[in-house]
Amino acid sequence: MTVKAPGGAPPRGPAAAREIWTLLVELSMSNLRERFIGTVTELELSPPQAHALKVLRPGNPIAMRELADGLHCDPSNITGIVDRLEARGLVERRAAPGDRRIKTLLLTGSGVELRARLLDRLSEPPPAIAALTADEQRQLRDLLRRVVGGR
Amino acid sequence: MTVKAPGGAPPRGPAAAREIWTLLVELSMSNLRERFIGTVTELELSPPQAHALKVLRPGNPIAMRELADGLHCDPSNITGIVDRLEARGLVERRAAPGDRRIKTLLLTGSGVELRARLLDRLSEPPPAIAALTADEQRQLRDLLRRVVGGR
DNA sequence: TATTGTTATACTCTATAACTATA
DNA sequence: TATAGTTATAGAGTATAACAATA
Repeated sequence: MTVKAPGGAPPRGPAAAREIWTLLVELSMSNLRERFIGTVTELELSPPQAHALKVLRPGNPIAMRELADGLHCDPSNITGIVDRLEARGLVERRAAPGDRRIKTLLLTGSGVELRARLLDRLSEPPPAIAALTADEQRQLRDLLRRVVGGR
Repeated sequence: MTVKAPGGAPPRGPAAAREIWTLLVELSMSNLRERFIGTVTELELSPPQAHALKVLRPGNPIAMRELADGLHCDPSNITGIVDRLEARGLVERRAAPGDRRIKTLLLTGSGVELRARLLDRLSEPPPAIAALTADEQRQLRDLLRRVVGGR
């Protein structure tokens, strides 16, 4: 059921759309959130550190500034986040060729390894999805593709 | 494509299940996250404050301890979060009848109002969902119900 | 003894503003 | 002048440990 502000506008759109959204929010807040927090905690990463590891693809050095954009945060935060990743030997700062203001970030060997473990665990589907029949899975996949694509 | 750790186990389960999960994660990290951050920022709430407002249902006073459980965090954090909500006049601390150790939390009038605005905005489905046909929406809703229910 | 809420402490994330070294 | 990265600072969330009041 939908909560309304007293005197607020009535719900727009069909009820099914609202329930879909509510279900997606629930999923994100429970199942998905627990999985993410649990995984990064096991790997001794903070959420922004894990996010940074996802953005830093092996063999693709990027500037600090680009990482800030990827993490949707102010560049001043990146210094500390990268400091901690570098202290753990997961990332290296390198001088950029051509512009001496820029430092590029590169995953180390163990950075690449930890990133792979992280992505592998995060991409493991929960039992509730695996419990659907193959047909239902294809159906759900196609519908979600359209929702994610149609942004 | 799936990222594998060198020497790691191959992906379990059908590819569709993994893609579904990946799509749900993407949705959660982009569309859903932006909506949530944008909404709570507009209402001048922090994410935990917004979460607390969701847990504190009108007419249902709960103990600080229960709120800590609802927010999945240590009780010591609740003091500060409630301090700030109380300073804004959204919540009141009250003595609990029967056990003088316990303080119960109650939404004020403006707390109830802000909570309604928050939930109303968060439950508004994004265009990509509204763009599906009524049939597709019912299909997607039913599948998600099973995923969320089958936990 | 155990529980409720608080305080003290320490760490991380977050933004803003000022600084440096480059461009 | 403008940009990349850093530093300083302040506010908020997080956990652990210790505490007072109460059960």
